[in-house]
Amino acid sequence: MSDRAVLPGAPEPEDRVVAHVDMDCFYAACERLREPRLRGEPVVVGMGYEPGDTVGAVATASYEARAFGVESAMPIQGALDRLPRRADADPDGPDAPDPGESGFYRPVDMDFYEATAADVRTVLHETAATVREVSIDEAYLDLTPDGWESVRETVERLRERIREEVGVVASVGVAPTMSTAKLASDHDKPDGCVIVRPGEVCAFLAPIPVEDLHGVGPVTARELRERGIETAGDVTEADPAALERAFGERGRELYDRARGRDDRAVEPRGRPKSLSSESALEPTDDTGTKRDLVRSLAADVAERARAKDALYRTIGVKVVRPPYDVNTRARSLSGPVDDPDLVEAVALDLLAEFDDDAVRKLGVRVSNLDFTEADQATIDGWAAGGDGVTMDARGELPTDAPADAPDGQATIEGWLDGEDGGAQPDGRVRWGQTRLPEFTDGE
DNA sequence: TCTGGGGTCCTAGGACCC
DNA sequence: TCTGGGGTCCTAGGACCC
Repeated sequence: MSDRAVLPGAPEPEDRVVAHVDMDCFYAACERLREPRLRGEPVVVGMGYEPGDTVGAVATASYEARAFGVESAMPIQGALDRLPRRADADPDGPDAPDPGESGFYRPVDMDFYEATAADVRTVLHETAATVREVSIDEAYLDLTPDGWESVRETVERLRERIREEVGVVASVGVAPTMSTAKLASDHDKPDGCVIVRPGEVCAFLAPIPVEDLHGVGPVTARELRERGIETAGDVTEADPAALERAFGERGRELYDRARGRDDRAVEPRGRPKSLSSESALEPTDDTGTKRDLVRSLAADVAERARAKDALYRTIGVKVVRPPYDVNTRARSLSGPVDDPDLVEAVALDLLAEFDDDAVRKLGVRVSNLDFTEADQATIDGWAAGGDGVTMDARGELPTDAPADAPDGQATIEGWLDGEDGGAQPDGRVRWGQTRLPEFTDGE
């Protein structure tokens, strides 16, 4: 059906040298950094978890904890069943479990992990000119300018600096493409360093099980196995058209990546596309409880948007009903705003549809973000005088009716046209270039 | 093991426009 | 008006990642 000719002039993937840097058990490593007695002990870092609590899930388990069967994303209760909590207050008390069969539980402390990650980033940026930070504990480096000859020394030096200057351990994979580099960093964890040179890619990939490939989750893995496809090598022998029919664009991507084809260049990440805040709760249908939580989530997300200088044009909620029924509702405004009161009002209005339902989790999200420099006063004036005030009385908001706020609209347009966004006044963060997101990279 | 929190991207249908 | 086709925007859901 679709013949995919290689674009003339496209960069040869072989020319690239990409490193993927992945911190080992990053949150647990951070906890050990400030609490050295945790070294060598099973450590579980729990999310949505307070000391003494049994709700929440495992964010990171140290390898010692994994030996007990504790895994990432497992409910805290499941972890406690496998690995009891060591009594912090009285290790010698009568209730203390056997120290050899118990572990330390700590709540997530993002501020501290962020600070540690910033130290790691410093080393990364001193190693390569182009760095793509994927998450708090993961990044790609473009080592192409250095070439293949000295790559082993470069990468070992990087790992040594992270270990000595920050105090955490990184696994690194190097390959001619991003997708293979990621698999390489995973290959010898923890404390691994795997270099896959251009001629070795196919042999390296062939035995990797499909569920280890990036973009293959439980659903796709099961469907692939039903087709008798169990490894990356099997994928390369499958019919690409059939994969594309079954999995859409991801099928083609899977086929390419399994044979080491990946034209993506390492590029810094752009700005965020959405911001959200969500929280689980003991299932309840109490309207007051639900509304209170949504109010606090709305305030949180609005505050974070403001801190990032992000205006938003779409406000949404997420409502999870037991057992696990995920619902989302969203409403777009006629122009981008920074207005915490409006976030709350819209979120509560969208929540109303679920007034009679028990919920186990609630979330608030803003999207359609706009980072153009804002004239706060103008925007606030528009929003407060427009939708925000009248909405509760009507019980609804216009979805896409700019006529609802005619002079507000004029204000918005005038502001958008008058302000030539793009300047980075405080130079705090270098967000790549200021360009509009109309540029979508062809995968 | 029935499920935490913050994200991204893709798909599909409907409204609306020309 | 019962009718073409292309394009864009919006909403909702789902798979996936860390």
